[in-house]
Amino acid sequence: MNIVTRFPPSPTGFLHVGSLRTALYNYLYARKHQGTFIVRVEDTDRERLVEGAVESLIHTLEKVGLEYDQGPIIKDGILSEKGENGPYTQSLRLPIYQEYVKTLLEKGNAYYCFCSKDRLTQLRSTQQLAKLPTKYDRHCVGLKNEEVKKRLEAGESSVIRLRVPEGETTFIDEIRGSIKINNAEIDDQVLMKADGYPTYHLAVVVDDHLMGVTHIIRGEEWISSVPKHVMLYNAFGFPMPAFAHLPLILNPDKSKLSKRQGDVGIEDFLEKGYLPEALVNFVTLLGFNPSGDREIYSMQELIDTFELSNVNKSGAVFDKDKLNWMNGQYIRAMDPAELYERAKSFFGEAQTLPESQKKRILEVEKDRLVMLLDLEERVGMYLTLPLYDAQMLVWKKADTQDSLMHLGALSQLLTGVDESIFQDRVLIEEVIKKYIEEGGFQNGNVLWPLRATLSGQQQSAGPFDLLWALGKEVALSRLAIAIEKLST
RNA sequence: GGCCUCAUCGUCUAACGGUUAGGACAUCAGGUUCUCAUCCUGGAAAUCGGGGUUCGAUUCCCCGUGGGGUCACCA
Repeated sequence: MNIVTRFPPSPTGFLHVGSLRTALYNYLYARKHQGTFIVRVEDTDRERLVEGAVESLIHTLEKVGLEYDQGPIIKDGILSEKGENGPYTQSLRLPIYQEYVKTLLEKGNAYYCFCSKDRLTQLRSTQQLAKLPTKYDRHCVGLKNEEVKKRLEAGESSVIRLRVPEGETTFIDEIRGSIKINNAEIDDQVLMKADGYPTYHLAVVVDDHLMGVTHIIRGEEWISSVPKHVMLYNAFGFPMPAFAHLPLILNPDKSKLSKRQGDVGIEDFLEKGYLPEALVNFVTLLGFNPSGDREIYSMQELIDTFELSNVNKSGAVFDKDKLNWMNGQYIRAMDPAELYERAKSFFGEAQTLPESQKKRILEVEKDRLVMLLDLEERVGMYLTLPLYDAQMLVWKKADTQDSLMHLGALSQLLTGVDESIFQDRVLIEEVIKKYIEEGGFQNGNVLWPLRATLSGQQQSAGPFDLLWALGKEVALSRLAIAIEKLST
């Protein structure tokens, strides 16, 4: 069993959320059934080529953990490929399409068309005005062989069209069941463009067959062109693959997910510090459910539970709130060392702090992160004490004198404490708690001013965490600043 | 507009003829707490409408309605 996932070099050069989900389902299905997973670059539209898009795609697939058996790869810094069914880039397969379209021509399943683009647009507009379906009028279908030959030799621009037979076309969609379409509805689709490149329809059928693809899993937007593909399979005498059309991913207003309404590029999310695991988990569950109450799944668990029969039929709105939640779950559950590796590059201006301190900061702040990029703004107060008003140091149930008294005492207490205590959050807490207990104080009277002193902020992590992440020296200097502020 | 297709809380979904229609996100209310966040507990919130079939319909059928897709020398 072979499964292929196809990638046009997208206009942005980025991998779309919808494309990722399609790729993921292809991948899950292939792995579940021990099939071969192939990546193919569909770049037959020369006008939309984007420099570096393929490289970017390869990198993104690697980051999200989609390993493929065949397809383009980067080897020693240059674009290459692996697998015995190549090339995997359609623009490199032109002679193959030429050959196959020739047999179509010979069998009478396709014909040359010399109609100008002007004529076609005019045709369309008159059809539209008359409220007729817009279709090619088969103007060139009856052209004699000699005339075709003559015009071709004269260098006239031409395309090759599929000759749609009469009758109706039925196919089975693995997700939706049987779908029947009257052939009269189907246009004589262009198969080979004037520039010598095939259209998607020709290329996909030829390549899928040559690459032994048995299951075609793609987005729902393709469903209406399946009959054309079925006709081609029949015309070529290729065995029919299984089709499965996935529901669309939608904007909050239920339209097809688009750039206009927010980020849709996987790279955008990766750059913001969404974890690949969370992205994969979330995107997979958009339209598929393993049929339980669980929400968090590893890639392997997704592979094990994946079934096309559990894929939903209706489109799913991309709910960023839920993605945010899920990303937070992954951040909090991740091993600290691993998390630090992922978060390393998100420290912004605090990048200069020693690594040991950055690790502590991450530990202290991770409960407050939606995405790793949030670190950048949270980390500033560890580097430099924010400006703040002295009044902030006073707890709502206390007064200035009380705060001043505690801060002074704490300053003395911490000065005398051994450096080693600062290596352990629990020990630090014990020291402070002991002070509170022995003095018979209220937690708030002591902890609020301490925390505010250390963070310079109304809201922050707790005082024990801050002492641990800031270290003895910085803590004491911030204490001194606070005392100074309150005294004047 | 033609054709295709879809329809359970605001959102993602579970329930493949019999449930007080379940879970999660978001939301609201409590709790833990020095603040924020995390975490815990609880609440509100849905079967698009109308006909059938059936002892019984979220579930099967039909008709509406609504949404989406597609109608290119783009994929």
